Amino acid sequence: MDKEEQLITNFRDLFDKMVWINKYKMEDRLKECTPSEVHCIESIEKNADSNVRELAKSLYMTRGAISKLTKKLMAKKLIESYQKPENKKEIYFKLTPQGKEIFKIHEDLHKEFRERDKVVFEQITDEQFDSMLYFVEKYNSHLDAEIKKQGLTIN
Amino acid sequence: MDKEEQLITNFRDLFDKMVWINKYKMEDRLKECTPSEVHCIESIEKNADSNVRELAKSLYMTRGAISKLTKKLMAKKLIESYQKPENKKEIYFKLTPQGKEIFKIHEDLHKEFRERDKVVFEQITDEQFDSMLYFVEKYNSHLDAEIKKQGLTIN
DNA sequence: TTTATTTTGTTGACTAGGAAACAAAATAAT
DNA sequence: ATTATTTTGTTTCCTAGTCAACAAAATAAA
Repeated sequence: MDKEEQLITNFRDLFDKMVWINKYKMEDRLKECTPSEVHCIESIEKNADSNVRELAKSLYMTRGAISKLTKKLMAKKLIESYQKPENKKEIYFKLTPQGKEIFKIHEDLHKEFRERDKVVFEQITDEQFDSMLYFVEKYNSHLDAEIKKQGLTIN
Repeated sequence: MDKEEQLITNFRDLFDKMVWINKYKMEDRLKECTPSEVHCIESIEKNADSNVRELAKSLYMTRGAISKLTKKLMAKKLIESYQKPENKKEIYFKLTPQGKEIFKIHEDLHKEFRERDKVVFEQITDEQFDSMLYFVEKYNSHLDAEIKKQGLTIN
């Protein structure tokens, strides 16, 4: 296995591991929500005017899944939907006060995780940090271009 | 959002995106297998003497899921199980010749993906590359220690 | 304007995977 | 040696998410 593959493989493993280890605390602290519900709440709060399609795109899920997920979140009164006067088809979502509480708890948890992992970040220099950020951004935009080139869309 | 969070968020997005974009080609080229079946085949080939428990650990799945997955792969004659004479409980797996073909196709696909993403890697120096590798390894072992500390196990 | 096409969200059938209860084998304790 | 505990794999029930067909609205084409 060459170095590039090593890097990607190790990153994949790192992320799987991170999701897995964080899952426990998440579920303990946010009993009323599944991880993907929390993820959805996060996305709604961070991106203004998210509709089903936008959420599907940002969560890499199908519209069908988002449709069901948002229904559940509405039943739990964590989000609410609204429409724009000029469009009777698109459905947008925003958090209710209870939803914002969940969002807050989630944010706090992330702070905890960052605190837990602080030592790792302390070991690298600012330059290394910035070059990683640069790399990820480059890679992201490369894949965005590739997605466009291949004409891939959600559904 | 501070820089550390930015990095993690961007990496998460990058990986979601990568999985998603690669999925199409995978499914096109490997019609007879789902992504997780391929992932399982990959793990069996790369780690000698994998049993249900080992596979669960390396794929971050439950033993139940692996039990079902390996049954499917056996029905498709892509893997076969064996036991060791001294142990009548543990079940190990290895690839059949057909399974190795799948593995090979998967490897080739990864070469293609690497080729596709070559430009991104060309833009970074060897030092940057090595420091990223170092970072990921540090992060991985940090989480391993954390997992141990918290006493987390598969199931 | 009228008609055709595309976009957007929803629904139902289906599948993958998790949780928990379980049986069998292995290991530890006595 | 016998009994208790732990490990390993399996099975059943259940939920989350995909896929594909669909309806309604919006947009494009005529």
